[in-house]
Amino acid sequence: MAETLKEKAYTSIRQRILDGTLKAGEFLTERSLVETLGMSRTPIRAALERLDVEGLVWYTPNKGLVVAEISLNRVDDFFDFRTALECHIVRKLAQRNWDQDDVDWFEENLRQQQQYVQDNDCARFTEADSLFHRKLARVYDNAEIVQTIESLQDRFYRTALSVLQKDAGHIQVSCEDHAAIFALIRQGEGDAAARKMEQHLVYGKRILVM
Amino acid sequence: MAETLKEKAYTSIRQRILDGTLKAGEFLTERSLVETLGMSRTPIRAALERLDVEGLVWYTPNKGLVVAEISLNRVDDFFDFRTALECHIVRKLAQRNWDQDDVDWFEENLRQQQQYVQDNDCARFTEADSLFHRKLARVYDNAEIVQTIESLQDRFYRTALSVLQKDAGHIQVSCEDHAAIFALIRQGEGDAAARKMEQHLVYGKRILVM
DNA sequence: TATACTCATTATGTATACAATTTAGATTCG
DNA sequence: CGAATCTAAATTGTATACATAATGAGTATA
Repeated sequence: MAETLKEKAYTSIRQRILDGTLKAGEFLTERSLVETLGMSRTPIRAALERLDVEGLVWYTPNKGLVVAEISLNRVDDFFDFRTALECHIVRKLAQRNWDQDDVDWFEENLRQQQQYVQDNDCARFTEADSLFHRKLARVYDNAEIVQTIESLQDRFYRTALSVLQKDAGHIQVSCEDHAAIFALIRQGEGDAAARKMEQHLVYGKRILVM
Repeated sequence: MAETLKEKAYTSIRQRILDGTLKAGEFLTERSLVETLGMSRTPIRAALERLDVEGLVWYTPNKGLVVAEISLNRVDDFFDFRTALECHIVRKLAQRNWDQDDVDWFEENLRQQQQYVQDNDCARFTEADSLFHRKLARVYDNAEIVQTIESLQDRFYRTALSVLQKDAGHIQVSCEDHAAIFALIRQGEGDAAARKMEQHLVYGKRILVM
C-alpha cells in the first residue's frame, strides 16, 4: 500500500481549491469534508493543518476555517515577492551554461504560447505562462526557491485565472515579454533580463488590480 | 481561555528544536513527546504536521519523524535564497523615505553589535545579527517575505550558531558589513547596498561551510 | 421595542481505542 | 553458518467518543 488517507485528503482538498470547486472566502466545516471525502476527521484535520501553513486555508481556533482569499493589498506583496525571486533567477541563469534539453523545452513552450495567443485561448496561455515561470525556477535548481514559487503560484492561481480571462489583450504582450526574457538570458544579458522580468511582473500586476 | 494545546505543543516543540534540546538528525516518537508535554497525541500530531510543512522536522509515512538537518548542499540554497530576498529589500529600501523610529532602531542595533564584537560575545552578536536582517524585512513591510525570511532563519539558526561560535574572527567583519549596508541604504545607493549584501552573505556562507 | 439572558445546537478541541505497518529478534531450514 | 521467514513488540494511521467553546433562536425583562 502506498498513499495514506491524510495525503489523499490533502491532494483532494487542494485540488478542489485550485479548480474552484471550493471558492475563495467560502466557509468550510470538517463535517462537510467528512461526507465529501468519505473518511474520518483525523486525516482531514491533518490535511487542513498543512493547507493552513501553506496559506490555502485560514484556521481560527474554535471558530472554523475559510478558503483563503487574496486581498488587493496582498497582490502587491505577491508580485513584489515574485520580482525578488525571479529577477534573481534570470540574472544568475544568464551567467550559466545551459543543457540543450532545457533550451528545447523553452523553445517549445514559447511556440505553444504563440499558438495560444493566435487562438486567443486565455486558459491554455495562462497554463503555459505558469509553466514558463516554474521551469525557470526548476532549471535554476534551488529547491527552496522552487518550492516557494510553486506555493505562491498555487495561492494565486484562482485569482489570476479569474481576472486574466476577462482581458484577452494582455496575453499578446506577456507572450512577447517571455520571449524577450528568454532571449536576453541566452545572450548573457542578466541585468537586462532582470529589468524585463520586473517590467513584465509590474505589467501583470496592473492587469490584475485594474 | 486562550491558547489551545495544539498551539502549546507547536511552540514547545519548536522551541526545543531551536534551543538544541532536540538535536538535528535525532529521531522522535510521538510517545516520547506525549510524556514530555503531558498531553495526548492529537495536538502533538497537529503541531508536527505544521513543523513538517515548515521544514523543521521530516515526516515519513508509517516510519516516524526526524529533526531536520541542514545538509551542506542545502546551505548553498539557503544563502542563495536569502541573497535573492535581501538584495531586493535593500535595493528598494534605499529608494524610500524612512521613519525616524526605524532609523533609531538600526543605530541602536549597530551600536550593540559593536559592543558585542568588543566583548567577543559570539552568541549575543549572532542574535543581534539575526535581528538586523529580520528588521530589514519588517521595515520593508512585505508580509510574505517577512514570513519566509523568518522561517528560513528558524531552520538555519542551530546550524549557524554551532558553526559561528567556533570562529570568533568573523563577527568583526560581519559587524562592519552591517554598518556599511545600512549606510549605503540611507545614502540611497541601492545597487551598492545590494552588492555589499551579496558579498556579506557569500562571506557568511564560506564561514559556515569551511 | 430593545436588551440581556438562557439554553439547545453545532462546531471544533482533545483523548483514546483499535487497525495497519514497520522493525527487530528469534527461529527454522538450506 | 547463513539466509529466509515468522512472530511479537512498538509505532504510526485512523476512527470515534467525549469535552468544550461558539452561535443563534427564543424568552423574559426593563
